[in-house]
This record gives sequence, structure tokens and C-alpha cells, in this order.
Amino acid sequence: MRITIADIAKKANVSKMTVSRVINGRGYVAPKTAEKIKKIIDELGYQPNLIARSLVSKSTKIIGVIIPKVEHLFLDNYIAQILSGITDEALKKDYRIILIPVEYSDKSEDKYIKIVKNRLLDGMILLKTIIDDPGIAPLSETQFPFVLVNHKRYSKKINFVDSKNIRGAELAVEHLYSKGYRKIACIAGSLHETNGKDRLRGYLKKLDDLGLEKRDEWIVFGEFRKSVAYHECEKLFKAKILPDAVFCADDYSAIALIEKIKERKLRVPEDIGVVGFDDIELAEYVKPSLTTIRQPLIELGISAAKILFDLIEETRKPPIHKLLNVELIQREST
Amino acid sequence: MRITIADIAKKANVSKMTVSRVINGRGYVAPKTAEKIKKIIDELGYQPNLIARSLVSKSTKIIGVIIPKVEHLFLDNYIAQILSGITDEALKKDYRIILIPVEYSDKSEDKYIKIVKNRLLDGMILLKTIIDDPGIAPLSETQFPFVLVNHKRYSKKINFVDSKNIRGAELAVEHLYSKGYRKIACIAGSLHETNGKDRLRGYLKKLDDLGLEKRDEWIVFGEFRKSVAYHECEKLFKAKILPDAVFCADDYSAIALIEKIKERKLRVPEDIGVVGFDDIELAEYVKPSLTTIRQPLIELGISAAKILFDLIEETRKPPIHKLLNVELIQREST
DNA sequence: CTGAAAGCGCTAACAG
DNA sequence: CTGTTAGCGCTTTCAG
Repeated sequence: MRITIADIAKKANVSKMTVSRVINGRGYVAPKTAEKIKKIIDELGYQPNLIARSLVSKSTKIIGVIIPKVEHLFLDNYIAQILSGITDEALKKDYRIILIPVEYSDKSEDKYIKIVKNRLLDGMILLKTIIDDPGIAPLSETQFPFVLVNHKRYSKKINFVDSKNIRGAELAVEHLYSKGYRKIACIAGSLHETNGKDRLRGYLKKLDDLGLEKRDEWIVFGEFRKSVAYHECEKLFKAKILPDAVFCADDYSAIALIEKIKERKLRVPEDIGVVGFDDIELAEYVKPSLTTIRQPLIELGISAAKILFDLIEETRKPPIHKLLNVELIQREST
Repeated sequence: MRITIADIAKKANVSKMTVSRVINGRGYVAPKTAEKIKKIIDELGYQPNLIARSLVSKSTKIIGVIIPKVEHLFLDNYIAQILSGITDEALKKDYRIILIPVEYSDKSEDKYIKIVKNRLLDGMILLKTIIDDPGIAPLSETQFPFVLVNHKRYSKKINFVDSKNIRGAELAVEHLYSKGYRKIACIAGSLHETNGKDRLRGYLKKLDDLGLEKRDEWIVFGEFRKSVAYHECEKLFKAKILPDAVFCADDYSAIALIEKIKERKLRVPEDIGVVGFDDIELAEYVKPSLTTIRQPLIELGISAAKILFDLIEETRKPPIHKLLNVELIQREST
């Protein structure tokens, strides 16, 4: 049979309450009784039932990480890095992490609220949420602590951590320009995500600033997915005027592009310069290694977790909006 | 105020029990009352409190994944792949995953039992456990369902899923032999893990079988860590007789080795052939791409999860011991 | 400094 | 088909 606080109490000839006080280190207990109780707890190997405790305390010390329900999610190094950051920080604060896969296509307004109502979580971090996700607004109307990662939405009731995506895209184009490239194409990311949109915007803006040519046929949509990018970038080679460089909104797309370029017996960076975005682990290993805009993914995770814990512990109040810096990492592809 | 089952009951003029029956679809409820109750539940947006439910049902539909408490854990593609498999399977069975980092250096016997006693989990999967982990035996004495991954321990009370590591190492050496290499060195993995030991054993056995020379100076210990391997493999170049090939017990070590070889202006595979183990994502992207023994990491995760769910649902009983096949993936490094 | 009573939100068991 | 009672294991409250 399971050992409960009542067993300890009985054996120590005290009430459950006194045992509870000892366990939680709250309230006065005579040193001698405390000692006795501790000893019995040790002897019996008692561990408090977290479920029972949570039922009354209303806190579980568990945070949820909402992830899109797709197979092989952690193979995406982008996700893995962010999750690493969250985990690192949770460790320090003694919070547990529970992974909650949510269907991308679920358009219901209460998809997150349902989870909240289950009372299992003290807070949540949402990864890869899309712009028109109908679940976010209702969630923000509750008092429940949550943070969006890599999703920029200015609102008094929404907290987010994002990178400076527009700036990043600008840096990329500037860099290509400085390297002498003038016909700069783009493999855009998902326009359902703010970071995808922002990177495209930064690209277009910088072309304007530099007085470079913009052509519709120089923009293709890779959806932040390698397989899609691999297929779509084909179109760039069919352009009336061939680009001499490509800004890719993510590294996986850039890697797909490089594969395609090689298949066509063209050279990187001599014939076509390539810049990626994110700086995933692969970036420095592919051949040629990838020049990319590094966004601090681990820090993004750490930051989101820190903010969430502050929100939970009410040491800070919404809205918290944070933008992290990006930097260009020059490698061989430009 | 939070809506509870009592609110629904009141509004529907029935007892809590009837509501409970409707929610869980158990027991008889008049279709009309059921309908009415469902409607009220919808209207009020009621969601059951999982904590309260678990307190009585003794089941949480949450499994724990025990991971070593190291920073940036998910950056290890090996871990990421296994976790991907576990997640995929948990999704199907509607189980949640909670990540539980445990201190490597914790030598206490009750480290896992403590977690079990917290009653938060229905079962657990342990990753990267070491051979002399004092926590495993006591855990196996409980009735609590758990599965070890990539850890081979034959015991009536222990369940595990592992790859055929010995066979894998043999395959690697055979392959090097067939390519004409005769002086085959080894960067061994951690001997604190069964897979590290097995791979070393397979290597030694196959050298014997083939009548190849064995030399102590041809074996270094990389601990399954890139930085350690990078440092330790230095010794191979200081050997009296230089090896012409190296079997590495993991891909990260192989990548470290290749870097070192390049620094020394030697060529892979002409001067030195290299075979890795695992087939992490990077393996096909490094230059030269890495010949390696592929162990089915995702399947390892899937398998572990399946076994665990069977154990939890008592459709199977311990011990369950499963060994997955490995295969050689030939690339450029040999 | 300690204890008794009440209750968190739910379900199992039994009675009707 | 539905309700009552009891209780999961803990903490809060208040009294002593």
C-alpha cells in the first residue's frame, strides 16, 4: 500500500497537519517533533502525492510547450534548439515541461483554453503559431500566463519573444550586395507566420533602399520546409532573368537550394550566392558551408521560459514584448 | 469562478454522478438527460479537471521521459530522434510526455522511485542510463511500468529496447576490411553504457575473426562526446604504427575525427577510412559524407513507447526485451 | 506550537 | 436509468 501523510502522522503520533508543515517548511513545528517526523519520512521513503497537492494548491509546477502536431518534430533543429533553451531554464526553476502537440488545422477558438481548463499547467509556451490562429485571442482574454515564441503580435494582452527578423533579412541583402551580387532572389518562408512575413518584408525593403531590381519571378515560397523549397526553387531557374544570389528565409530551404544548384552544375558562391536564416546545426557542415543570419534560438527559448516564470510568479505583468538581436555569420556560400 | 461538474449538475437538475457518466460515456443515462447535459457542458465550456480526476482514477495519461540533466540536450540529434519516435507514438495513444531531467551523478538508489511515488506518471522511458546506475534495480522491484532505451540488461524485471550494437560494430569492421583497410583503430564510446561496451566488443571480436592486428594504442575513448573525441583521437596519430582506418562508436566522434584528419592534411578515405555509428542527421552532410552504421533511432523511440503503453495497459507483461536491426550506410568516408 | 474540520473536483460502489 | 455516500491525499482555516 501507498504511504500517505496520514501514515507518517500516525507513526509520529501527530496530526497530518504537523507533518504537512514539516514537509513544506511552513509554520512553526517544535524542532524535536520536526526531527522525529523527518526521520519517519526517511524511513518510510515517503514522497508527497503531487496530484493531491496540486488539487488543493492549484499549482502543478508544470508548464506546457505547445508544438504543432507533426511527425518527427524534434528532427527540426530549429525546434530542438528552442526546446533546449526552455528546458535549460525550467531546470533552474524546478518546473517540469509537458509537450502538447496541437493540430495545425484546428481552427477552433477554444483549442488552447481547453488545455488551460484542464488545470494541469501553470503556464504555457507556444511554438510556431500562425498569424491567424483563432485560439490566441481568446486565450489572451484569460489570466492564464503564456508566451509566444518567434511570433510578433503587439497587443496589451499578449507576450512574445521574437528575433529581429526584418533587420535580419536586411542584413542578408546588404551582405549579398556588398559581395557584388545584384540580382537577388528570395525563397520566402511561411507567410502564415510573422517571422516569414517579416523576413520577406525586410528583403523587399532593402532591395528598395539599395535601388535593386525587384521581380516577382524572383520570389518563391518554401513554407520553411525543405521538401517544398526544393521543389519551388526550381522556378528560380526558369526565370527570364536568372538571379545571381538568393536570400532564403530559413536554412533548410537554403540547403535544398544548394542541392538544386549543384544538380544544375552551377557553383556556390561563384555563380549563385546563398544566404540562409536561423543558423541551425547543419549550416556549418554543409558544403559549401552556409552564410546565414543567426537568430539566437536557444536564447529565444530561455527568454520565453524566463518571461513565463515571471508571469506565473507574478513578478511581472503582461504585456512583455521582447526582440532579440540577429547577426550575420559569414561562411562559404557567399 | 471555475466551472465544475457540480455547476453542470445543478444547472441540469441532476446529480454530479449523472454528469460524470455522460462525460465518460460510461453507464446508462437516458438519452434525453444526456443530451441536455451535453448541451450545458458546451454552453458553459466545461472541461474536466484532470488533476481531480487523476486523484481518484490513479492514472494521469502522462509518461515521463528521463533524460540526463545536461544543457542543450536536444541539440544532440541522437536524443532528438529517439524523442521524436516517442512523441509520435504517444500522440497516437493520447498520452502526454513530461520531460524529467535527472542528474547523471546522482548515485542514490531511490532517484527513480521518488519520481514514481510522486504519482504524476503512468510510466516512464529512460534514456542514456548507465550500466551501474544504482536507481534501476530498485525501480525494477516495483510494479511500475518502465522501459530502458539503448540499454541492454537481461533481467526478468527489466524491459528494454536496444539496437544490435555488437553486430553493428562487426559490420563496420567487415566493411572496412572489404575496402582494403587492415590497420583498424577505434574511437570507443562511453563504457558506462551498454551500447558503448557492445560496440567495442563487436570491434574486437571482428578483428579476431578476420585475423587483424589489435593494438592498445589503436583504441581511444571518446565518451560519445564530440569534444572529448576530438581531443582523444589525437593519440591515434601518435601511435607507433599509424592506423589506416577508424571505427567510431558514434557519429559525433567520427565527425570530430574527420576534422582532425583534415587539419593534419590527410585525406578521407584515401589515407584514413572512417566509419561512424548512429546515422545522425549530420552524417550525410559533412564532407566527406560519413559511412556509418545506421541504428533506427526513431523506431527505437516508437518501440519503447509501444512497449510502455502495453505495459501500462497490461496487455503485455515484463520482461520485454527487443533488439532492432542495424545497417551499414555507405557514403564517402570509406 | 499543534490539531480538527472542511473541502479541492472528481469517481467507485452501492442502493434504489 | 439516477442518486447518495464516501473518499482519493493533501492543505487551508481557525481554534486552542
